[in-house]
Amino acid sequence: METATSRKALRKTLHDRGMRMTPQRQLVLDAVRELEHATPEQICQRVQLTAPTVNITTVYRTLDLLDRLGLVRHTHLGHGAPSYSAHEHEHVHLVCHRCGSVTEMPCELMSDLTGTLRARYGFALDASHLALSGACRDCLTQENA
Amino acid sequence: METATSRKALRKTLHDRGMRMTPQRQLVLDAVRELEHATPEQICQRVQLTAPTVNITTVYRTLDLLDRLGLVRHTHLGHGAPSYSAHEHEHVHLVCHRCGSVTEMPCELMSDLTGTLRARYGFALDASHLALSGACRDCLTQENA
DNA sequence: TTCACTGCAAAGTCTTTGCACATAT
DNA sequence: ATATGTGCAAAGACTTTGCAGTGAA
Repeated sequence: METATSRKALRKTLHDRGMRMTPQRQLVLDAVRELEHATPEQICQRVQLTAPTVNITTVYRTLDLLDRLGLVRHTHLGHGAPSYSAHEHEHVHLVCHRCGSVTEMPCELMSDLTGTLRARYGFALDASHLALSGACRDCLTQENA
Repeated sequence: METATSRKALRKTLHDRGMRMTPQRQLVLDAVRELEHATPEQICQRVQLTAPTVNITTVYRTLDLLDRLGLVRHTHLGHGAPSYSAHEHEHVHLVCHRCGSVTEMPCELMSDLTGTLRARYGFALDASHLALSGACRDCLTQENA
């Protein structure tokens, strides 16, 4: 069972650093994994389906914690709130700055660039949850119509 | 003189769309060009050195306008306020998610990726003011120490 | 003269902080 | 038992909106 595994793993990760396992932390991590690309607000609503008293403050604090533990990642896709995903879910976002649509692509397509940046700038690109902005196919078609 | 040229060009761009040339608009554009990577707050402070009564609301509205006109660009480098640069100043930002440092690199290094994205996804990458996150050389060195 | 633009104040969105209470260990 | 974690309320950072008055064309 995935949830049981995940619970034990989370507990260990926390305990190794002198932190405590709580229902809130488990619920937030579960919500991120279930939703993908969710904002703190959306994650909070999801958690509140199960535990209505969980406060959005706790969601913010927990997302921050999980991010530092490397269990989730966040990206700023556009203007508003950031988007959180589980670490396992690796991908690059193609964000259209005209219509706002978001397409996903495998991050393997970034490997050449990753190598170049490492060689020339000593910079280790994190391509696992990246946002690239530009114009999508539909908007380009419309423009030329 | 660059300023005079710029003033005429801005006036024409605005008039072509039924908009008006104002001192505020010129000052905001000048400030973006002089500062590079500036937040709305910083741009406002710069403008207020010359014209102390200019309001931050006007700065926000003007930045939005100049962005839509293609004269400036903005990027979300991290958590806080966005960073504005003049359109001529093309580059990619390498943002370190550990120490927060920002390195610039020429966007020509993105051309292979740009071609791939266009061919496979019909997506026209805008590499002119992009932010890539990862770990910088110094942080990597420190990590292995 | 006329309507786009500005300044001001107020509100809106997203996030953090302080503190007393609860609870995992 | 103890000190980490939580909920609540309040404040903070950043941005937008409404409106009356100003000024570019």
